[in-house]
Amino acid sequence: MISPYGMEIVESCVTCKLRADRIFCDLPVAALQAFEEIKYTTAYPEGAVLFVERQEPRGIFVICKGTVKLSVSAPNGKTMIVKIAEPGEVLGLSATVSGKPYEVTAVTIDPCQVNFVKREDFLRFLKNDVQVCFKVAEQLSEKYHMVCNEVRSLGLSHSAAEKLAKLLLEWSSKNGESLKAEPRVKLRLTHEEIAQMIGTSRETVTRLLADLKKHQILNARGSTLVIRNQAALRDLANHN
Amino acid sequence: MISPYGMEIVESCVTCKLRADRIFCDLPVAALQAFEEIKYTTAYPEGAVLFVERQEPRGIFVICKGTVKLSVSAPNGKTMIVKIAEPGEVLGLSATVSGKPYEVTAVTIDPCQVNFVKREDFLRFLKNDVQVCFKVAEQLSEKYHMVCNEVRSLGLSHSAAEKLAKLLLEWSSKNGESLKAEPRVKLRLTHEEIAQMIGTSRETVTRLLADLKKHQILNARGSTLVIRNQAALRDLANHN
DNA sequence: TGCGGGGTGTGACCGGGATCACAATAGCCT
DNA sequence: AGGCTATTGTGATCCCGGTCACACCCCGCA
Repeated sequence: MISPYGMEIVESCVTCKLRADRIFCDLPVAALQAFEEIKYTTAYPEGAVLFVERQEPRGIFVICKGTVKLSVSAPNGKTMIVKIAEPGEVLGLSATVSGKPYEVTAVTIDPCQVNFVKREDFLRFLKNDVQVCFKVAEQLSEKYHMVCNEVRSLGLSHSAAEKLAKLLLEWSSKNGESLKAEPRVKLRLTHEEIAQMIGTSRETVTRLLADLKKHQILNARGSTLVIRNQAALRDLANHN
Repeated sequence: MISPYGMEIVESCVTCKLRADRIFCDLPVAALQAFEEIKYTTAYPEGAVLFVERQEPRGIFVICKGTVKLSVSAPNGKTMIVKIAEPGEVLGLSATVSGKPYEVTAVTIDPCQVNFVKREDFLRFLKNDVQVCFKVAEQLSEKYHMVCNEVRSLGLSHSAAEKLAKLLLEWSSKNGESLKAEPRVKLRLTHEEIAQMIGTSRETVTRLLADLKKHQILNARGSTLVIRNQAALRDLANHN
């Protein structure tokens, strides 16, 4: 199989390893085959734009490989990163279902393999099978849930330190790292981007990280952070 | 028909006036009849709690009459009003579908008539009919869309003035008031509650409103505001 | 008529964090 | 190596808006 942008390509959803643990990929074989019929598999380099907020929805994007940055931005150019999406996730779902414009902008931050499905095809696919439709409803609920948490953490006047601590804990819990005595977090984003995730300025992020290191809560090993005092970090995250 | 808490009761979804323009109520008659089978109609006084965030989802609530305040709150007691829900809206939908806890707290701010459907009944209802299922997906997309806007306005560091201006414009656009030369907005919330909607303090709201009046942008007529300079207000709302 | 409580108006103060302006690195590409 | 650009580190300054502390006002109620 060709490997554009230095990736191995996942050939079929039926044999995809993600099927087991990812919600949307986990469909009955019959539905999956129908899905195979309408999907377009594409590879993107880093920095590719999948779609832009306020665009008319063209369809959905399922991430097979790589990571995608989702952001919203204001007319004045300020932007805020809403989430980093990983393989198995479906992007543009709500816009495609409702017909309203995309709410976010999606840009790849790694080389990515993506399955695209055109809006009309997808809607037909949905309406053909209650099970699929229900899965989609579940997915949407999931997403709604996530954004609500976003609102909670944005709105309830957390200090920047609090939000940063929360973010680090969230990242460390991704790979089961948080179970270890000294979980490690690989920083895949710049301070600037971290700042955009928690709604603060780049300088503040730098300063806060420096503080955490000074207090022996964190420890830098190149671009990976070692959490030396998880309890203290949790304290910060829940500071009231 | 009895009128608890001084309300007229809407007897049936089939004859409900809202059917025409509200998404969820607008179902084929067959589905509506199935819905009638499983719904419980209840009347609540002002201040009644429909559900509380982090509770296990018991089911969905469809507002037939009255308005409901949706809020999230932090362990420290701070709370933030996410939206004021009106007749025709479905509450607790995403929690009920996904099985995750309710994301928000719902409290009536008027006497309300509400249709409640138990989770199991509702899920069965969904899985029985693709059309219904699809409607629900649409609803969820809608909600997702709204919260995204919330995130946008919270996260992109709007000043308090900006957010207040946005809120006022939004309210004035509800009843087509904004088309008039001097739209009126009836304040149904206290300054405290407005503050919770835009994530600021009560004092700031008071001061901002005073400012707007001083600059002849607003004008108070009892508890209704007259927007005398819509352009200026829009300017504030889009200040970059 | 006076009392009480919820809402509103306003001043004084103070701190978190944005912003500006550089300096110091760290990767890179040739 | 040497440069070039992107990222990170840090000080100085400033201002929005949170918080505290009262005064006032409106309205229902005994």
